[in-house]
Amino acid sequence: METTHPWPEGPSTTRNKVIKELVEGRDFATQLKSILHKPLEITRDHASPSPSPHELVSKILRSFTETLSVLASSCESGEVIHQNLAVSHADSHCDDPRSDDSGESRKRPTPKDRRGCYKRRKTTQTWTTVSRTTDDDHAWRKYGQKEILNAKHPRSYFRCTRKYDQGCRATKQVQRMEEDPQMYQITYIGIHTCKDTLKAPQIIMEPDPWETYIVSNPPDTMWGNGKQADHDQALSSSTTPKIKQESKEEALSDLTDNLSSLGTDNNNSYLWTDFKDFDLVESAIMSPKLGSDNGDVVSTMYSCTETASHGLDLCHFDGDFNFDDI
DNA sequence: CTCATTTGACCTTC
DNA sequence: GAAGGTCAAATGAG
Repeated sequence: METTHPWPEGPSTTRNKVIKELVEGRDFATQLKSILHKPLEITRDHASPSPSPHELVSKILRSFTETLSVLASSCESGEVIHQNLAVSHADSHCDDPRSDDSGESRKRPTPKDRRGCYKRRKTTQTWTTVSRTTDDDHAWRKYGQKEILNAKHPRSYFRCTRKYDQGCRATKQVQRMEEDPQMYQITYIGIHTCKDTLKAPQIIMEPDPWETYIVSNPPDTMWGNGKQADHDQALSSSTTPKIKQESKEEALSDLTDNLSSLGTDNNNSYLWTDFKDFDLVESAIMSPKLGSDNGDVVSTMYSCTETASHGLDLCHFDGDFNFDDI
């Protein structure tokens, strides 16, 4: 991983804020870790001033969210965050077909008119998860389904429902796995730029089992409501707001990338030490044994790939994931 | 009536 | 030309 300079011209406040948020997140994660190591004490000791796991998770998520916001705004303001975050060249005037539909009939334009109106987003970041549920924290709208060569099951195509009102470009592809038809391979393409993602911390406080959502959801997006959905229905109906992982996932990817270049001192190395531990804890939590009482346990294997030519090769978010490996 | 899904056609990429 | 990705009219559900 090469180290470029994500903060081109000394936006030190941005940098500091990102660092601050991450350090906070780390502290909360550390607290959470200690709580997880002795959960009984927590449940017993109600007078304890230490925050509950839910609170900690919320804080951690807030920290990430803040960081993401800063990074996103940095991007928009012209700063380049090294990775090609959705710098899709498909972003053109044709992107919103309804915006220029000035009262004219919605008939299909002639083929010539539509030429070049969409492109495969080769340069957007993609990552894949394997899950029993297609749920996540965003509302998706299915826009297509396609039989895939050598695949037993068709692939479903979803876009963010905010595509038109907020210009969110996130899409995902869902394909049932051949080996295990109960599992879905979900490929996320592009970042959610809609606001939905960031309201999540309010949802997380729902009184649902801690285990449930940590098992059902990616480790970095524990703000889902843990709601289980019928799998087939999940494929055919994508209307319910679901657990989200995109931005977080990317954030981690981005941040790990960027953090390596954030400082020239050694301070950053410790930054991830606890995250590695946290990852271990979480992979333990995510083990099917612990969540086996939940019929919809998700064994999740993450991988994020960048399809751009200069991309990250591959980073796995399974139990063996190690930030130092990046 | 509004919004989501279905599905065949169209488009891009390889 | 084949395969995969997207569009949008038709249709259905709430």
